[in-house]
Amino acid sequence: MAAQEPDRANRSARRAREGRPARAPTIHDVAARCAVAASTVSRAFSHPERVNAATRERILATAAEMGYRPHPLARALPSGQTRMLGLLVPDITNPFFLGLIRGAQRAAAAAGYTIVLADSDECDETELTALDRLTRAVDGFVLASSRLSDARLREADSAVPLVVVNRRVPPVPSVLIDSAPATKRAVEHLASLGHTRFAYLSGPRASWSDARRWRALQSVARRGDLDVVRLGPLPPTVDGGVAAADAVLAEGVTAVVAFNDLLAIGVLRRLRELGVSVPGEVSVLGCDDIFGADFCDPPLTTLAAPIERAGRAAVDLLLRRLDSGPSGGRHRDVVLPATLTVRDSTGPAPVRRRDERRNEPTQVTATS
Amino acid sequence: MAAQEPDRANRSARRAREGRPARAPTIHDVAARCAVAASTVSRAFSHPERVNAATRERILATAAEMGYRPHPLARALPSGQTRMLGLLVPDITNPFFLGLIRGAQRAAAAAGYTIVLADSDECDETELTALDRLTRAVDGFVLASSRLSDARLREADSAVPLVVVNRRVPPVPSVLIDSAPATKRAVEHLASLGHTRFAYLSGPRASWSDARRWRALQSVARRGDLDVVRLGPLPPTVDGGVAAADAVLAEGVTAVVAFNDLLAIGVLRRLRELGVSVPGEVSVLGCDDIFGADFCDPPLTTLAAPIERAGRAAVDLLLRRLDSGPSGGRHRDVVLPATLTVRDSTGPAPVRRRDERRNEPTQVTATS
DNA sequence: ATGAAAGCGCTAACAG
DNA sequence: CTGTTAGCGCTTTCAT
Repeated sequence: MAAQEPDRANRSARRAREGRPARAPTIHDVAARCAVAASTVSRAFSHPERVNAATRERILATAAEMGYRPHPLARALPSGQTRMLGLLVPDITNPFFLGLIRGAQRAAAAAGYTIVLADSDECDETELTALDRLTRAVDGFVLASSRLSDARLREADSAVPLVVVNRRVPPVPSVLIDSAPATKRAVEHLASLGHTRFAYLSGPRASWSDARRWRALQSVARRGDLDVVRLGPLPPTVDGGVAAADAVLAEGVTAVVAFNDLLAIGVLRRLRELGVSVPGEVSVLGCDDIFGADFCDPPLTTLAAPIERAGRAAVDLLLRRLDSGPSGGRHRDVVLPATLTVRDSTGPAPVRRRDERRNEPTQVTATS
Repeated sequence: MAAQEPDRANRSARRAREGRPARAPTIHDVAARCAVAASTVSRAFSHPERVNAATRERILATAAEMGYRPHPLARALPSGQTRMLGLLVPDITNPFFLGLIRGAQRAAAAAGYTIVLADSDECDETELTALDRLTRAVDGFVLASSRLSDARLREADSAVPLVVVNRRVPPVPSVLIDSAPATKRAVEHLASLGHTRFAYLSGPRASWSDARRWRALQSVARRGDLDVVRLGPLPPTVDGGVAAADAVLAEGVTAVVAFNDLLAIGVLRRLRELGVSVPGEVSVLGCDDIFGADFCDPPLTTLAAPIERAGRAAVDLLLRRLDSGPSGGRHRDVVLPATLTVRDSTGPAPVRRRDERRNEPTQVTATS
């Protein structure tokens, strides 16, 4: 019972018994030391302008000296503001989301917000659970490549402000990376290289981007009198690409467009194993321009997405929505265009006819 | 003022004015509906065994029906448990941390905990700020590759339970990826290929792993009568490696060991630009085996670190520490060994002497 | 400009 | 087993 406010002595005794050095100072401790009411200390931090300058300085100084820190959770309860933002991604491991996370985290930090990250494991149930568990703990969510149905998303949005990325489900505001124009250019690129028949490796069934890209691909192909086959759906991973490569070969196409770079890299890897030259025999085109796309072998031609900007935009949108009141700033989608980045994985179509290749035995030269 | 508990009507009226549909049901709403006390509802969720089975079922059912969800923050205040864990990394963008984040998140989710992610931007001040801001909001922290001083870490640890990764600062529990044995093997590997003089590209000055690796390298080199020069410190990024490549060449070494794969990949890239063959003229060795190390060109020989396991271990350690009381389970370090993974970026040392190379003009063939 | 008092939603003794 | 009563640390009317 040494130097401690008398009315707090018992508590700090309990603390001591529990093992930790000393209870962190609260608003009351500061108030006592300054001989003001707790509410004044509170104001000094939350509404500095509503407090006499002199008292404010005195309070702030003592607080600093005592090592007082506002308790964010205690603050969140009455105010209803947690200053935390939930970020849900299907797979943290996917480097695509790495850029997104980074952008989001940067934007959030800049605004004094904290990011709570959760991984839905590409599974709608897990996503729902995470959403549920976090709903009360955050001021809003950024849902990236959500696997949830439109209905569920709308429902969730009515419980807590949402921003979706790579998804369009009005009236929920969204950040879209539009790869349609770039897809068009990619097909033109392929066509100009003499490719007439190619495959599309599709991603997760519930992916909005996948559906959109496939549609773009089809419509462009039709106009250009090209042949596209769709393979999949595939898990959007390197392994998914490895597994799909043989099917690609079996289709006898001269070019593949993959749902994402991971898939494309997987294809690249398997093709090398099989001794199939890229782009000599098959051209490969990815999407996203993730970390690694520029230094894989060969460097990947891809539809570069402004991922980090998307993350930043999503958080900005959410923040704007948060402080514009419950219904303000609704449904102002931001769409960011992807751009075709040509590297070395695409090249002129081989001269021999596909029928020849189709009948060749698939020679597997297991290397690794 | 429709179907609502009478004593809550005024509140829901306020709610309505504020715009959101309806206040989320609380423990009291459920209690009223079930004609029990609020504390019983609380127990039904927190200590189910202390409640009569029948009542419990009834409560749980009504709660579910009403869409009641415990408010994590409100729950955290009296209990002092937030079920959140802070994860601080120097740079989210660095794929090394990707694996760590993933492992941590998986382990946390499995235990019903949530990960709060923060990025310190390779800066000790930012790290401290993040630590400060989050301290009250989480039950504990995992600090990965912290840039903070030992003293600061110990201090922080006394305020909130910590686990450090890639750092050793007793009595704070740590998860260490020990690359020393693998480093030894790497040098032997290099020596057996005829390399006698090589460079070490060091990472951030405050990095524990860097210091440790350098020491291991030196001691092994000394015993083998090899020459090692240390270059750096360098930012542990691809760009850092790009920038360092010329210095490596200027040193006239036949092999480079990099602090991490990012640096190594940067070196690879620059070397290709310069038309220097890897491993023909220079062998390159990375560390970590991050995403991309196996598909870059050439695939990187590296000291593979069990990153994801490290993340998992860190959270497990933290969790164990949390529920073993304030002082229990202290200082049980986990050390995970890295392993040498030989791929194609290392090969026999070139035959010509380094003096010849040293005097050649550095031919820059800017490609990209 | 400041103080007093009433919560925010939930947990945790303590009685019964 | 369940109800009552205090808070957790902070914000926010409402007075003064």
